[in-house]
Amino acid sequence: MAYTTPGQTREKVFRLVRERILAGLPPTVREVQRAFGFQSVQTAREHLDALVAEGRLHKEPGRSRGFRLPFASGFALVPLLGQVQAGALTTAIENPEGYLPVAPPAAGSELFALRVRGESMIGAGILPGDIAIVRRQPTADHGEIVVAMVDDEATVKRLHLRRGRVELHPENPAFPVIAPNPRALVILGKVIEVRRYFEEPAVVEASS
Amino acid sequence: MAYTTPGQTREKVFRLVRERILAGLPPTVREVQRAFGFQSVQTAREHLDALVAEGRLHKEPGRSRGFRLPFASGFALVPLLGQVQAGALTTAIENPEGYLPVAPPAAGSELFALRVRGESMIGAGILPGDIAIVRRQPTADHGEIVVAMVDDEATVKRLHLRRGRVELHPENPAFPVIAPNPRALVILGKVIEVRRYFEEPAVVEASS
DNA sequence: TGGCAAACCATACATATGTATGGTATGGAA
DNA sequence: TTCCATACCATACATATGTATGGTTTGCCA
Repeated sequence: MAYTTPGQTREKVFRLVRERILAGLPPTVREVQRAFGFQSVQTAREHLDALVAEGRLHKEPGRSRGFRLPFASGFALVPLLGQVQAGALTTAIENPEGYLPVAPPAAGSELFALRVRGESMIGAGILPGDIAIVRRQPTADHGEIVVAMVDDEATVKRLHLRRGRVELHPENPAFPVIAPNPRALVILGKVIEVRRYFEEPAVVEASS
Repeated sequence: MAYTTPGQTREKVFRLVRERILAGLPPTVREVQRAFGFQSVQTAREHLDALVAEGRLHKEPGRSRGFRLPFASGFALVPLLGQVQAGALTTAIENPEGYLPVAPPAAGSELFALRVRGESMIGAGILPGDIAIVRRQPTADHGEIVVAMVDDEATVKRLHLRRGRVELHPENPAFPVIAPNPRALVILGKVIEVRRYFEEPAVVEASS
């Protein structure tokens, strides 16, 4: 064995780099050097190059802090809206209660989040207080769970399209099916995810 | 007005920087310059300095890519484990199916995610296929939902502590209460969040 | 013994990057 | 008009950072 156990230091280097990347800022070569007390930059570089060669890290040549994890890290923030009144969606998005981290959405799609009120979707496992992550879109397919404007308020229901009829179905027998005028129905978006937080803080604060 | 509407370009600069930071790598001053076609580095710098002065961005002087969002810390990725066998938690964490973005956990706490199997917690609104975000801890309080090892397998149940007894309660009358030997009970952690994805891709891929 | 690879060190260099100083053009207000 | 703030440009400089070359030490193995 050489100065240290083979692979042992390298493993620690990998973990440091991974941790820094996940924390939001990849390290520079010299930051790695300092973190391990190497006397030479090159020592850090050799470990890093080896990790890249092993495929454990990716690297963008020439770029400072150009280390990435092999899987696409990164995420997006979606604004958490409280309640949404008709026509006020844009306004609400500009004044969110906070932000939630989500996996990066497909290009061009716009996400927002809403707190679910009421027990109308209990049958679908959506409880009061749950948070719905919604992709903004004006239409949806039969059977999908959507956010729609009903009585000047945003509501979460399952969309039914049958024989030219459009209906919003609750998932709770105690609630009525809503059959709005198809021309008057405004769909805000499709629910792509539901979350329930048992512990705070759950949300990134809206301002510093 | 000067060359452009006041504040308009600055707003775009802010959004670009925010997007880049969330994507995992803050931009350099010159990258901002190029992105907006500024002829001078200084123009980009002035916008960035102004954003820092306004408190919309934070900055670490002298450091490359030293821009941060005011709600600092960034986000974390938690490993999504499939199934967990007894004693194999550490191994499972090193070989995750993928990663999920979460709000940054408190210092020192370790999170992981599990897919929920079975219908034993339907009463708590936790369905098969849901994903539980778990904070690793060896104990929990009465009434909390925990992940525990039962019959060499990880299971999600509500913890009951009564008169010296320890019980794992399902939230479904069709399932039995589990009353393990208190000394043999291994609690992996506490469920702090539950998610349900209606659309893929839901998870950051584990490899490129 | 010699060869070899791993781990580490020393130094140098080109480029990337943050920073500073001074200037120009536009529009609004005193 | 003059003054000023905003937005932008041009250029220079110090530092940070990525990269390259060659050397040293240690332990393994033929």
